[in-house]
Amino acid sequence: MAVTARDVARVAGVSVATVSRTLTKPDEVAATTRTKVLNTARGMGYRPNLTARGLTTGRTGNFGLIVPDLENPFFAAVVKGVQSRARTAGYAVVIADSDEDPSQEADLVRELSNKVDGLVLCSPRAPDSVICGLALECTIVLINRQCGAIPSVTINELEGVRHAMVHLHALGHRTIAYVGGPAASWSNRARLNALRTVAAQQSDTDLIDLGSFQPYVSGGVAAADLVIACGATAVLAYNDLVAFGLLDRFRRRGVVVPDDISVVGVDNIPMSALTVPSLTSVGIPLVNCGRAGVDMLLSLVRDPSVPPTHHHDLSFQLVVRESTGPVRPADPD
Amino acid sequence: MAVTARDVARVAGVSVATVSRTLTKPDEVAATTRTKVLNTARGMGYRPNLTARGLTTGRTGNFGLIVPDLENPFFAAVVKGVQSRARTAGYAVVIADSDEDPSQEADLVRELSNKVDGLVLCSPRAPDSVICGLALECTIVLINRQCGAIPSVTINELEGVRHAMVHLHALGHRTIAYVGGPAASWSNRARLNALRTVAAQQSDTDLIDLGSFQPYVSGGVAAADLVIACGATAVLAYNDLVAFGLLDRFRRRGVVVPDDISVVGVDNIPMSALTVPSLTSVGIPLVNCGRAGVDMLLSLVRDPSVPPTHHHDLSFQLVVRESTGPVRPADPD
DNA sequence: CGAACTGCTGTAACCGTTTGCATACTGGCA
DNA sequence: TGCCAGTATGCAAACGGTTACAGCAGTTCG
Repeated sequence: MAVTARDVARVAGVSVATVSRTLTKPDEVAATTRTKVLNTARGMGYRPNLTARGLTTGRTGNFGLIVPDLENPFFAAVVKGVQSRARTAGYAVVIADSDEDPSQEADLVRELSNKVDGLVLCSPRAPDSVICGLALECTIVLINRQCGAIPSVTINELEGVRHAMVHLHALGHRTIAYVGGPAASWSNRARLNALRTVAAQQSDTDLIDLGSFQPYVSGGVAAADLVIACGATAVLAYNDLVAFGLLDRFRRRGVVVPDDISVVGVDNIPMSALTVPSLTSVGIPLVNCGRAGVDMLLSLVRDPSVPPTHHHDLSFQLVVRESTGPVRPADPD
Repeated sequence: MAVTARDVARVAGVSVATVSRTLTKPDEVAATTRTKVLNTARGMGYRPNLTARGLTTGRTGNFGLIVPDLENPFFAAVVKGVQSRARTAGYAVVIADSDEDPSQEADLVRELSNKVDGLVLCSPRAPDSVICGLALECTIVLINRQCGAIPSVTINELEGVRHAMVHLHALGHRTIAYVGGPAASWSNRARLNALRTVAAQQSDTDLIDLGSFQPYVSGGVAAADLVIACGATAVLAYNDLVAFGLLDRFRRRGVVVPDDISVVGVDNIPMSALTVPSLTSVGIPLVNCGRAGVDMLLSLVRDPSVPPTHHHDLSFQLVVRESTGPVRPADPD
């Protein structure tokens, strides 16, 4: 059926070894034989069997990527970045979706680990102990999570949060609510810590932590009434989807944004520009996160002795839109 | 380093063949040996090398999936469906993103085809001739595209379009514009054909085809002014993203939806519920498309002699929201 | 009691590459 | 001419499983 290196060798009048070398280390074979082999290979439609190659080389030419939710635009962007960078480096990407379920992550890693040369875990929800254990079994790079000495690409939450807080402060806001994401989320904790730090620095700002919500629109809808009740004049949402939920529920309750309350999202997904009012958001170029993660994997698989790196300088950007405005003068009554 | 079947065999006091059989066809080995082998295998942390297995079996345990744009929520949903169904069937999914570039598709197929047992092409943009050629080289299933006898999962455009048109007709709309997607898009052509069919059946309805636009928000923004100029009282957009673009541009131009014009999208992505006004849309359960595609692949790889199937009964659903309303009485002047 | 059969297990070939090592050849130099 | 270094190629052994086939023991049956 499929034409093998043996077939090519026979037709070209050389040995399989020469065929193999022609394709993998062309400079080790004489120019005349090289062209002869290449021509017959092309002529016969020869395509090397990657499985067989993988058996001897021990490499698969695949990277794995595990995300909590493929439909979430945040992760979709990372997936896109990972895929594009991997492809240009000659790797294919195997994806898996943990459905936001921390307990599935370890299983997925184990299922994938023997089909890939390295694994990118994006925003994994599993506890540190589990992640570190997995890192012993296979080469792993983390995105949006830091854990021991495992190489990671993280977002400078402090910078992003500071952008948002400075913006709100300038608008006169002094009581700011935070609608958090999943408690198990590393980035949620990092964000909250960053918020506390910045709020403490702005000595006149009160931060109200409203707790954890689903990182979806529904989470924002669920949190909106708490936001109104807590008396904050501005609210920072865990991500844009949550902010959308807030906007939606506010509108239905007759709370006007930004007159009654200012809303800031995180991630700056494309849709943020299209809500009414459009959403002020702090974003990072997520695609770059994916690319950076793959770059780390590449250097790891090329030279496993390279010391682990942490990539933390992906810079945030505040995009001010209609959902934030000056705080309303206090009601006289 | 890694523990092999040979190691397990030695420790368990059996031959490699028995170890292999224990794991792949447990009923061909005696119960006592089976448990013995399983226990030592587990004890030693044995994990079969999938590459080696693949070399003899000729199967990889992977499916490939090629989509035009991973960040597009439409495809993200399909990806999710494909991934989840494949996983439960014991397959991993290798993804690739063609960046909406038809010429990349063939390359991607060839790159992936020798890493997978079957390939799902979602909304491929390449011409029929190319697709059919590729189908000869590897087992392929199409989603949202039909091409020769290649197994496919398609959406019943006629039903969806009819839902939308009947809805608009009932609201009194008689002049309806269509903002099309990419000219190379099969589903765009199918949708347009369906529209023409339905419009012809509703003898009093005028259909204005405004031509092709980018299937993104920007496409809708670009088309909005044409919609206003063409005098239609309602507009159907190629997809929800385009509809969002229309809504956005209409709002900026002071055109009130649905009072001045009604807008209908296609796909019913989650965000449709959150725009202002929220978007009436006809949608299909996209995740199911993905699942159905994988089911086809599964039956194909299990028995290649099975005749090609076309799955066409994924039913549309019209979700009426705020962006459609009764046509305004004609201006007296 | 031997033949035929059944149920397990082991032996060894094979899957299609890569790669260490041996070999053959080339040309340069003493 | 003889030798050596260097280059190009072939041979054959891996890589880690699967599987056809053979063998062996234990039953069943004539």
